[in-house]
Amino acid sequence: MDFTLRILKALADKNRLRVVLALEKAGEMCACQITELLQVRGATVSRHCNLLVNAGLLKSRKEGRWMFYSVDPQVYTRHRELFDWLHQQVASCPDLRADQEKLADILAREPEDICRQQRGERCCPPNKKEGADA
Amino acid sequence: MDFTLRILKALADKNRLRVVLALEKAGEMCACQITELLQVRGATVSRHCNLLVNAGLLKSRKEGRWMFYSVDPQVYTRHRELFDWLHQQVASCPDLRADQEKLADILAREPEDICRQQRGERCCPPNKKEGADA
DNA sequence: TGGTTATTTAGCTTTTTAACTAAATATAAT
DNA sequence: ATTATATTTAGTTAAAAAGCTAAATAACCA
Repeated sequence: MDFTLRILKALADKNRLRVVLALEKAGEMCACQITELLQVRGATVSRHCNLLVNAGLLKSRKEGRWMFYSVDPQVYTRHRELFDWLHQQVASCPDLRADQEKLADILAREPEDICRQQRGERCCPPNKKEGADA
Repeated sequence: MDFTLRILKALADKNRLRVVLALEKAGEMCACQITELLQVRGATVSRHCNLLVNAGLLKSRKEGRWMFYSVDPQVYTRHRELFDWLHQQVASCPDLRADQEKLADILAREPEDICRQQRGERCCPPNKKEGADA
């Protein structure tokens, strides 16, 4: 298929769009931080991020065991109009702006801490247990 | 879901993207002309066009039995950046530009003629029969 | 009225895609 | 070396989506 379509398909998914917008704010995030934002399994995040890399939107950097993702800076020169449009849209979309707040919390924490929590509690939404660890 | 995503999903399909780009060139096309361009069943065209209308990208006009579609002019003021980007992309995409030539042929013919042919030959790609009608 | 025609709707099949779990990989720490 | 840990790959399942056929609408024609 074709480049244009690959980019459109890459962005036409709620979670992937959230990743791109979060990375624009954050600059760079490790896989576990993205996992924390989306609240899906790490494997799912990995697949999404790879798809975004293949579409040419993200680039990745490996540091030890951590994988860092960021928006490829070339994207802004090559696809400026598209991103200008995106930003306008986000500005008028409460749903996506909610992420920006959650993002601040995530960035404030150490990645290691996030991983520890993800390991220990195995995520969260349905089972809100408390008396764990020990 | 959300407006931004609805637009992205609407455009993230090859045939729907072709429709939008063709309509930009043509101004307005009837369903049977779009059917001719895409070489899929009329029912499929109908579904695609409706999806594009629901995403706010197209508007439709009924004239007798014919259904005409066109790009909603408001789109250009509301989503100018997105379309600017699209046009840049198309310029460097031979695959999509091929359509523009086919489009010229289609626009040169009477819609009634196109319908007659679609009725008579029931499309074409696999079975290249000739000695039909009688 | 009855027939023809352009489009749409309904129902089905196939393909694609997003998510999960479990196993594999790669790196770090002991 | 062995163990632990962050991410990825493989394989499965379930839901979404694209296409088709056939039947239903809606509009025109005779």
